[in-house]
Amino acid sequence: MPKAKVSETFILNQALKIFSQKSYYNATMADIAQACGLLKGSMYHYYPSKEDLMKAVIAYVHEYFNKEVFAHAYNTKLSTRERLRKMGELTEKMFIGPQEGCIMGNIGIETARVIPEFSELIRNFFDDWMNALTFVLKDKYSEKTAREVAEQCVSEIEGAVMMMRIYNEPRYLQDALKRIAKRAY
Amino acid sequence: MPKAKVSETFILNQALKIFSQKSYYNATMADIAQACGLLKGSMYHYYPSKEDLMKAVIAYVHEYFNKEVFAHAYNTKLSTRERLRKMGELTEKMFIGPQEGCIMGNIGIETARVIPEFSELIRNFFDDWMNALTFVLKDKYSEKTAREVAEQCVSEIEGAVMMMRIYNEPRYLQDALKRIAKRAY
Amino acid sequence: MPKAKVSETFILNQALKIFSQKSYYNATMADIAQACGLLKGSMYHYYPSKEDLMKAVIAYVHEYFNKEVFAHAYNTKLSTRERLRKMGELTEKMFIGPQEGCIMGNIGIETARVIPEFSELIRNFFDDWMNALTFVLKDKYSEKTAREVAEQCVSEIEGAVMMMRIYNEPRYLQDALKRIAKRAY
Amino acid sequence: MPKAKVSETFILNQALKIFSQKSYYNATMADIAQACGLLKGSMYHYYPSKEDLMKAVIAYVHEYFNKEVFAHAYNTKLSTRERLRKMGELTEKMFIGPQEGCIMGNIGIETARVIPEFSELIRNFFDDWMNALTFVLKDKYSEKTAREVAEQCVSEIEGAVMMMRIYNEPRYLQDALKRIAKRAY
DNA sequence: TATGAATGAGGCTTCATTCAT
DNA sequence: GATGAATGAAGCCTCATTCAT
Repeated sequence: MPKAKVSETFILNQALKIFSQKSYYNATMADIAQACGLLKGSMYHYYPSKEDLMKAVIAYVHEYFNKEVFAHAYNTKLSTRERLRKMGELTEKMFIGPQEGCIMGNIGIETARVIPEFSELIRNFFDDWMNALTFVLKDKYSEKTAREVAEQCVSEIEGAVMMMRIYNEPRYLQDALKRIAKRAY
Repeated sequence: MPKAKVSETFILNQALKIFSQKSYYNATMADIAQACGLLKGSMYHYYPSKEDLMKAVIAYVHEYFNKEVFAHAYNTKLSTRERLRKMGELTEKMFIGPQEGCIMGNIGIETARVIPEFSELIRNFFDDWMNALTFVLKDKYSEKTAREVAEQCVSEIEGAVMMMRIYNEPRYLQDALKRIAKRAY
Repeated sequence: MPKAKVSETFILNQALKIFSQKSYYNATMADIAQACGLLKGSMYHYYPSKEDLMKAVIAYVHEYFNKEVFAHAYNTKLSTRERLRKMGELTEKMFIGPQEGCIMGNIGIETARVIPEFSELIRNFFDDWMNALTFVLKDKYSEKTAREVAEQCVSEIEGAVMMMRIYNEPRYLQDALKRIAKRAY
Repeated sequence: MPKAKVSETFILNQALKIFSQKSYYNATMADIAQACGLLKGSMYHYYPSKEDLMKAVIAYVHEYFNKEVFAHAYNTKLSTRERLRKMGELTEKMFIGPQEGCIMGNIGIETARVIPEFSELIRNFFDDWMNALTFVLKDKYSEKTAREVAEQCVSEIEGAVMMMRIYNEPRYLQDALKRIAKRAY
């Protein structure tokens, strides 16, 4: 039995890239397989369907954000400002990288009325994001206001990422993050 | 000549609805035809291809916003506040109606790296929107600041519309518009 | 009731041109209608179907050759040589003109195994052609040989017309006609 | 990997047969697939499009003639007469077999004004044929005359094959080949 | 596990034909 | 007779998925 040619993480990263570039429906299993150096049929040894692969990508990205981005919100050893700065910095890095935008927003919009299972996973992601921001902002605002500001932050970032994608100009996200940083203190 | 079963405007509205619900790639010509009470093949009397139909929908929505929403920005008979209020109100109506979100953002994200012709048309839409807002905001801010605030407004609205779509809660857009209204004076 | 926009002969000539250029299956009723300055649907006032139109074109061309080309074979007022010369000259003119080759050969080959009705009509055309040539050549040869030479002439001309079409060089037909002229005396 | 249900050569032969019977535009991928015992979609594992399949068939036939028919022209161990006899015999066999005529001539005529890429490939075939005949005939004629006679031979054979197809009588080709054999010495 | 042949459903598009005006 | 909207069948092609090797 031949060994796995590629790691699961590698596949998830490649799939993330392709889904980000081409959207869900327009990306084919062959596209993703090719990006992995595999043939179409081989994908099915890793994931039983395109939908499952997409879910795995969503879970992978979600987990990554949880560990690498949102976790900073709960690191009470750092100052409020420092925590927000860190999260903003990492958010920028994530959304300007190979993901070319925010896959959660992209897939969320594309499949909102079509694949409810995706929507639920994606809502969980945004919930975690908003919870993390709310947690930090509670240092500064009332619980209620903190939540409102958190929602505003996420909306504004997602809108800016959209603009960034449509105009092909990272400036939109960078400006939004600067505004948020200013506003947050 | 037999009376047309449908008007061009009717087709554009139905196509808008279907594209909004299902996204571009997942919407089929048969879906749209059915929504129009026609057969698949009959669509091709009106538009020579799915891509052309999408472009016509984009143009239709753009024109509609120009006339019905953005135009208010230039109505100097009204006060700054009144003009912004009007635009916000109409924006809400547009994005909560049958469009179920903002088709410009949705299609823009989905096809950004795939169909550059769409992207260009969509950028033109956002340019007009931001220009209109900038024009109004110049009453209050410097030219430069006005433009920055306009970009922020559009980002925030688009982000909120995205959240609204993903969470299926109009509240996100309504909140964003309230924030913007407050901030703008 | 509006008058006919175009004459039947005009339609037949345009159809001949389009079928010659595009072949039978690849030519559409819309192509032919357009060449006539009509719309697709209007063709059906003249001919009940594409097949009937093709048959009418075949009959039209056949009749034309009968009257204008083959008839010379039976004009015993002229010398054998003169009759053959005349036929060759007219054949060249017909096949190099707007017909762009020999529609009988073209359609005959294309539909041989598919639309037997065409084949029959086309065989009638070639029969008339070979009969005419045989009639002339009987002045010089025995009945049997005359027929053989006639068959050879027609084969060679049709083959040359084919080469002319494929190489886009009238030379092939011209050379064949010269060879035949020489051989025939 | 599962054993292929069909070999590439088998597909080419079946496609040759179907294209020969039905012509290019009237033959469907489903027809060819069925002749191969495959489903329509499976054809696309072998050839990316109908046009590409047609090109492959043309190349296949060309190569076959090069190796099996034209090559005899250059076998100087045989006499002129013997070489011509061999070529004639094989030509007859090829054109009366499953090909049901000469696909090069058939497709050449049908697509001459529509798919220039085919025309070029087909011209290459006829060039090779005429070159081979010219090479043999140089034993007997001047270079110039040899080429003329070669062109005549090819025209006559193609015309006879056309007649054979239209009349459904192999006699036309057989007669032409006899005439050519006689004339060539 | 990797492959790649095969499937079958379905998508976009074309087109001969019909028919109401 | 002319139009052009509408039909519906069919054609090319794509693609998620299966499966034998």
